[in-house]
Amino acid sequence: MKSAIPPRSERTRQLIIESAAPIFNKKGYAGTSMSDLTTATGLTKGSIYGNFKDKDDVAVHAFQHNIDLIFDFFSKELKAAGSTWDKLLAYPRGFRKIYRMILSYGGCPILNTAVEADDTHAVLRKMAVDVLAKWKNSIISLITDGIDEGVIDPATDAAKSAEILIALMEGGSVLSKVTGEESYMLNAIDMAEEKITDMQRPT
Amino acid sequence: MKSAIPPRSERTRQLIIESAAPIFNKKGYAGTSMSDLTTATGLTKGSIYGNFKDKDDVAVHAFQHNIDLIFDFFSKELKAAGSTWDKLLAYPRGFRKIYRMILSYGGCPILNTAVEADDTHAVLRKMAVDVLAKWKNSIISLITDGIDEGVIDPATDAAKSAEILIALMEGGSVLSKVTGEESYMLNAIDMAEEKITDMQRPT
Amino acid sequence: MKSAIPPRSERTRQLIIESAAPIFNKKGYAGTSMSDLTTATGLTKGSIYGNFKDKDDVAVHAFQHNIDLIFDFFSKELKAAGSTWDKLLAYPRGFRKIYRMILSYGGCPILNTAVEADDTHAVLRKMAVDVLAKWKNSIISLITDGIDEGVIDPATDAAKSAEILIALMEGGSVLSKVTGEESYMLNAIDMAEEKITDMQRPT
Amino acid sequence: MKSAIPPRSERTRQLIIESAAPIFNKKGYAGTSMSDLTTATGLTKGSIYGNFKDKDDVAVHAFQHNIDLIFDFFSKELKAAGSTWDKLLAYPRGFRKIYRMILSYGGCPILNTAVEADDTHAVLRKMAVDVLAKWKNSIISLITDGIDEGVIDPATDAAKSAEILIALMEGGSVLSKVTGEESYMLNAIDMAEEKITDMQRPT
DNA sequence: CATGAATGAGCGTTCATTCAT
DNA sequence: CATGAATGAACGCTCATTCAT
Repeated sequence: MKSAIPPRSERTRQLIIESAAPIFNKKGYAGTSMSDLTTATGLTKGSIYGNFKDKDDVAVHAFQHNIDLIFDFFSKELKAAGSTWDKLLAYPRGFRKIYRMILSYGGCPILNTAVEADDTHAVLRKMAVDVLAKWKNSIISLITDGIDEGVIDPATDAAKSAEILIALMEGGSVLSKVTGEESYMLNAIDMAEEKITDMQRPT
Repeated sequence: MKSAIPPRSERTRQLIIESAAPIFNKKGYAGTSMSDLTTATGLTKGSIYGNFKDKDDVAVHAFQHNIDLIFDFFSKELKAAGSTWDKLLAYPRGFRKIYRMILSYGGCPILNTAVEADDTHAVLRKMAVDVLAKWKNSIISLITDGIDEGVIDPATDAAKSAEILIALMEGGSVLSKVTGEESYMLNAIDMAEEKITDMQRPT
Repeated sequence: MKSAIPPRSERTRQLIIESAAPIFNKKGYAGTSMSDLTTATGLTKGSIYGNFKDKDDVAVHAFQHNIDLIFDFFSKELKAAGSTWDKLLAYPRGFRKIYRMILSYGGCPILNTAVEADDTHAVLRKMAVDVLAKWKNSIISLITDGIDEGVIDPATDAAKSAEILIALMEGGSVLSKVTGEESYMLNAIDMAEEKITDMQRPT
Repeated sequence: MKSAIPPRSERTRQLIIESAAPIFNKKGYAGTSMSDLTTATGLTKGSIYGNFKDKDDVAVHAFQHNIDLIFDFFSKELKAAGSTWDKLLAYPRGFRKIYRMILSYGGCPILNTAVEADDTHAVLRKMAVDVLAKWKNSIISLITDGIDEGVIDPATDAAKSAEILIALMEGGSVLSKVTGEESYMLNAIDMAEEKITDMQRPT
């Protein structure tokens, strides 16, 4: 039984992506140069261009990698949560677990990309928009499930609540990032949890 | 009574600042070139360098200009509001008035700068942090005043509330900007107003 | 009365064009690098790009300069020639005067450009085609004039004769260039003159 | 009787040569990249470098291949021609048969190479010069033979006539190539045939 | 002050070539 | 032999900045 050693090229691609991901996240697309990537990877420009079409291509894969990191984390959190209720709370609670890591990583990649790309880079912007939609839909589904299960007040506006929760968490994260004060993030998380608690079906 | 036409040089500086401000806001510091500024102003590079030390210097003044625009607006809103209570509500209500303008301007300059500058540009980052502190203190003062006046529940955590309000408004604005959906901003504003309403002294 | 000193920029443009013209003619468009041009001019890349849009732009002006050199020469030769007959002969006789200069310049620019550009560079190709058409029309006009004046056999096919004369001179020049043997050019010139002589009206 | 399938390596070499030949002819030596050749052959760079020392080596063999194509064609034409006289006419007549193919192939390889290589590539230049000498000598021999046989005017300058015939055909071909007008080639061929007819021994 | 021509470093990208597998 | 990943120099071009006029 042959163990699955990925081919050399795949390892190089992965090295480039993983090295580039935090750099793009911190310095932005325009602020990151290909030389930054050769320095970080120890590879030559030719090698990077042998594995990716152009800078855009690296940025797209690096951003996707960052998205995957976040989604993998929350997927596990949701899976670990038992009830619909706990799954909904898994979002703010998950942020409480990893916000420090996110901050040291340069802030939330979705928000960083959203801010830089909205007026300058259509492809990255679309990726950010898509992942936000996915996130929002996930919250909406959970709220709907909760209503169906009778644990959430049927009067709850699922879409509105989802947008507010996302705004709180993204807003809190960027403010903590720039000010260096964790309280922004923590208070936003508290508010999000409170908001979820308020959705509870009145007895 | 001072009026006086500003000297020619001052007008040129102002032209550069006002032309540069929306460009930096949309394309970011790294993404904006001095050539972008000559194109926008119709001036030569020499002229810009005659009025500003370097690109940094222009960026700093452009950002300050953007901050001033926002603060001038909210200063008027607060002045127009009668009671402490109305002054507090002037923030979300003000956003409801100008969020469309902000979006077409490239999003909230404070947030845009916070995101780009946090890891790359200490001076701009500090400016963003300072203006956020000023904003937060303004909200804290209003809440404290409200408590003193007996209109706000003394149990209210002023600092925490301020941070949540800011997180909501900045979070809502960036999400509306990138997705193009106004609901993010509007729902965040609703939530902010509701949050303020909840501070009311229980009778 | 102000003497016409061209502005600095015009002089730089001219320096670049005149330096680039023989280089492009010898090494071709693809074979000439911008560094070749900085070396030849003593200027920096930035300076060249300040005066020309891109490499193409330099090449186009350099080629036009080469065309002008040739046309200026033949214009003078034609003007100096008295009769229509002598004007027609001015072409081969002109080549006899300057073929050495052409060879040391890298060969006939029209032919060089025609050969390189036909499958790779539409703009240069069109310029070469246009100048060839102009040359051909000039010969056709002279022959037609000669027929009208009664010095050239009216049975002469003007267009065909023009094309043959051009083919002879261009063919002779490229063969002399590559082989280093002047005889190719000289024999082609002889043939061209003989061909013209044969056009004479039979008495 | 030797037949035998050529070894695998020889077939790969041949594939590379045959694929590269028209590309070099159209885009020139400087304008053709090794990547162009991998695209055209479907092979890897390593494979090409396994069969040829470097780009130069491929170019030399590709050019030789192009020369061979032309010479094979004219060899057959000359063999098929009965008399010395017909053999001499086989050159213009051969061009009349294949000039369209030559044009669609990117023009006459001898001329193309002559033009590009004369100032930049000594090896290719020498090959072009050698093949021109061979061609010229072939014509000279035929004329000499014709004189010996009494069919050609002994006053004919064989070398001069040879150079003129070559100049006509090469000149005509390049002008037709660049302008897209067949008349240049056809008129040059007519002139060449007329020139040959004029060599006939006066009776 | 303003101009505009110039600089030199750096950009993203492609080149011909090599070499372990 | 062939592969494909890697190299490092060079490519065309743009950058922020300077300075004589």
